[in-house]
Amino acid sequence: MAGGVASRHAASDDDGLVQIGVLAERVGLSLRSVRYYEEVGLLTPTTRSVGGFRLYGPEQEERLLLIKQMKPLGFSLDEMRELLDMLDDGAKATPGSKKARRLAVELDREIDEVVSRRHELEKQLDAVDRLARSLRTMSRHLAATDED
Amino acid sequence: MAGGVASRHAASDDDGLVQIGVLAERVGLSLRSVRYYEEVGLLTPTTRSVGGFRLYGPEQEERLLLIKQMKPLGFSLDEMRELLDMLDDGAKATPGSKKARRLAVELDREIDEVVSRRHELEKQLDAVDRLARSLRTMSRHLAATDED
DNA sequence: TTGCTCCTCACGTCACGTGAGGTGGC
DNA sequence: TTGCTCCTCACGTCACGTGAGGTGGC
Repeated sequence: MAGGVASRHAASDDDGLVQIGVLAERVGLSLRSVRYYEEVGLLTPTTRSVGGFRLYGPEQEERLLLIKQMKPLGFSLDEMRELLDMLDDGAKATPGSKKARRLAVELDREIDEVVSRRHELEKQLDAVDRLARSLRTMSRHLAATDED
Repeated sequence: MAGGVASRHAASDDDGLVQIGVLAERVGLSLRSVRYYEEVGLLTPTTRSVGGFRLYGPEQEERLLLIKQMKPLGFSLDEMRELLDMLDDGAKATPGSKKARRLAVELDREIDEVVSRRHELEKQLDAVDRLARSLRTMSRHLAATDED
């Protein structure tokens, strides 16, 4: 092991921990969003540096990525927290145990919700396609120079 | 023509005008949203009844539908107003005229924006699918009763 | 008169954006 | 010392939600 040295520009740590700037950049969210998610209990930093800087591990990055991916479905942050906490509970539970089976049932409900919202969104995308086509028609109509 | 009689429950008018409740129901938006769109100059009622009730014609319903369909793309109401007003201008302009050709150029830029946001959304939908699959895997793993 | 839909304030909420002023390590 | 990234308030914004109190036509 390389020991607890290094960290160029204090951007990343030997432990694989990263500052909020790196995390936000990687996932594609604003610093404000990440901090806000902490405010509402959706994403807690793994730890803090001596100077008070938030430091995040890979599990937090994974969690943040899930959050970002769920955004287009229009879940509230509270609903996302519910689902993500459920997943964390699931990771700790023994498969087949009573607790795990109860979790699976709840999880199935969440999955149904995800799928149904996904289908809604897909229908809306189809509507967007029709819109784009009619916009193109309109544009060609307007630009018509009578030379064809 | 049947003359200016009727209107059961004052819900619709002979002119094809409808009250806000009917409009909102048809398009699938809240009364508050429709009123808010008027506040920001995005959708003006065709007229008002004697009692002050908002009345909307088919063109307004069409416009509201476009607004609803653009929502998943994440345009701000101001950006939508820009596009919709552009379409209205286009409907009034003579095809091939200088004004119409300028409009067509602007419209093409808007179309590019719509298409690029649409593709972004599609990529996010793919991510959602992967998410749903891993949720299902997790659920089956938890529910495993060792009996298969 | 009752019931329904509508009306206008106006304050609340959610998910952040945006400075303001300050700290901390190369 | 300069430059960069980070910090904590705290107020602003966007797109509505949600009553509060009142009106209007079958």
